[in-house]
Amino acid sequence: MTIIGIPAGWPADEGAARDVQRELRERLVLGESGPPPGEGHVTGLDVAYDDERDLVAAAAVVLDARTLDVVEEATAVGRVSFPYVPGLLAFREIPTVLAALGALTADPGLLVCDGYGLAHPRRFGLASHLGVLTGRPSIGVAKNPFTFTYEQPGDARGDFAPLLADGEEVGRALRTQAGVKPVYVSVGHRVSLDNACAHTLLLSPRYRVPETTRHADSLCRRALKEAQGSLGSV
DNA sequence: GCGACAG
DNA sequence: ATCTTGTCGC
Repeated sequence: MTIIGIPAGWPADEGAARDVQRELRERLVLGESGPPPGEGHVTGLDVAYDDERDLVAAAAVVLDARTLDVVEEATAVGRVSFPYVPGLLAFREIPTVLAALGALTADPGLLVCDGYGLAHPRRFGLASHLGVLTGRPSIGVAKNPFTFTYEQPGDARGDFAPLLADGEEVGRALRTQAGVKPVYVSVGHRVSLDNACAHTLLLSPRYRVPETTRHADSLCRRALKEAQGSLGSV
């Protein structure tokens, strides 16, 4: 586990964060198809919080995209540097997530984030921030709808319905398991929406949520508990 | 102006 | 995200 400080120049308030978001948005690359689904590596990212103790733990788990076997894991623990503000989630998660990513030795391949990319009020969510900041292809797979309306997709695995904003398809509600609530997929950086959905389906052979997120979720929770333990409990 | 709103 | 018991099911 690596322990981090907050990066110099990282926005500390909402106004500064919106400025940074706008600047990063200009470096967003759309229109690339991205890595072929089922090949190379895919990396799941997730974060757990203890606001009481001002602790945040992030995990990055690299999987073999074909077998879904774990290739490498890394974690990082830091201080909470930003409150949860809808639309600015990235600023709460990114410092620690980047530290965990930086601790990896394997090629991360496609970054699979917990949250949205293009499907965001300003078309630039967490997955897009992480893609742009690392230069890597990224997608967002969220467990809850944000501010988008959509038709219910069909009941079969693979059925989907567009998430619409201003008449544009900014993401998809994608059924990864028959008869189970869909996940919400959007493009982060340098990946097409079709491929983002194809990746998501391949990563979810058995459960609603992709294996990448499942691994990252359990790992960051463990990392948080370790950090809590090493600080003593009340 | 007020409410809703990824994690 | 997080707070939380039991419970149904493979």
